[in-house]
Amino acid sequence: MSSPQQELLSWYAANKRDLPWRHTRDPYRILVSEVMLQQTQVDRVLPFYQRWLASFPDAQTCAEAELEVIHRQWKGLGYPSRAERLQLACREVVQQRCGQWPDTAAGLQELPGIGPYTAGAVACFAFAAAVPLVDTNVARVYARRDGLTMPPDKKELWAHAAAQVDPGDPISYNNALMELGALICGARSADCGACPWRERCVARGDDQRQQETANPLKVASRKDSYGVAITDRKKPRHHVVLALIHHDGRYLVAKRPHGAHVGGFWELPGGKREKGEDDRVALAREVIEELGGEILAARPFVSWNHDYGDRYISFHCYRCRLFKPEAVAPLAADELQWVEPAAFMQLNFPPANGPVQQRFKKYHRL
DNA sequence: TAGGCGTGGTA
DNA sequence: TTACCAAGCCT
Repeated sequence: MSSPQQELLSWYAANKRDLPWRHTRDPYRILVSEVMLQQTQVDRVLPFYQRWLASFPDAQTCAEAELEVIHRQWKGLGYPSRAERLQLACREVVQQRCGQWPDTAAGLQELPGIGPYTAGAVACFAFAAAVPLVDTNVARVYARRDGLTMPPDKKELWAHAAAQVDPGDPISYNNALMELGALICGARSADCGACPWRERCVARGDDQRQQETANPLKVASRKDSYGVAITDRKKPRHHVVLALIHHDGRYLVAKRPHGAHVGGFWELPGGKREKGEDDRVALAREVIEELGGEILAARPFVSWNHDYGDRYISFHCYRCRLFKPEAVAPLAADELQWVEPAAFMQLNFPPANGPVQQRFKKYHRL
């Protein structure tokens, strides 16, 4: 079993587009491409990029150009203020820094027009820094693959990305992530069959989840009855994993202890993911704690978010097989039962768990 | 921090 | 057609 990073890099090696800014390490040329690519698709940028470099081959040429010439070269690409800020950044480097570009994301972000994404991109693509990049593509890919809680917290998203970067080849890894988002895992449609991460993706084949995660960086804010935005960024967010365990065509369900929250309802084994765990580690731990069992295999089944009002819960249900299914014990429940699919659909689950049965119905064509 | 900033392509 | 989307940043 290869690592997720290896899977992505192999796919990238075989499918990447041949783009001019991938053949240079010149920070000026990288920056020009990154600024042009802000909110602008690759195909539109290509002719402008070549013309720009023909007119302004280096930072000094750009810094010394008349503003009118700058605007003329940018005309038609959109967001002309980008061109002005690009020139300001070049001027600062040429005039204040003797032509030396900062080589860290933090240093680059001090320059005009360079925000967190662009700073990371130049640090990585020009200076091979193993830093995370989060653009619209990366946010979407991780939101889908890893079932991130929506709307995602920006800091958590960057931390998540930081934990994934391949330190051995950050340039290829970051390029590959964005390439995957642009070519396979699109906002409008996802070609899951062609995705190198299809086997480990939480949103694979889940239309609703794919829609919810189409653009994680631009989730419409909720408004109250007066049209005032409701800021709910501070709501606690929890991540819960559930095990849909099957054996001989039947499914394992547990009855919540009487007296507990929503006591008496049937539910799936599982619980809150703890710090430092990924979904599979959390699943394994919960199944040991609640059933005394060992998971053989777990595949993403369905994911959804539930807003309890005072907190978000992101649920992630996996279809699992156990090493010794006959040996399970109700360590945390009143009762365990193995039920046929038809009976599973009749069980009384807590309201927040509705999506499990919806997905189950579709899965078994009930 | 929500909204504004250009332009063109797609479903 | 309208609405959304496209390697974000600034105020």
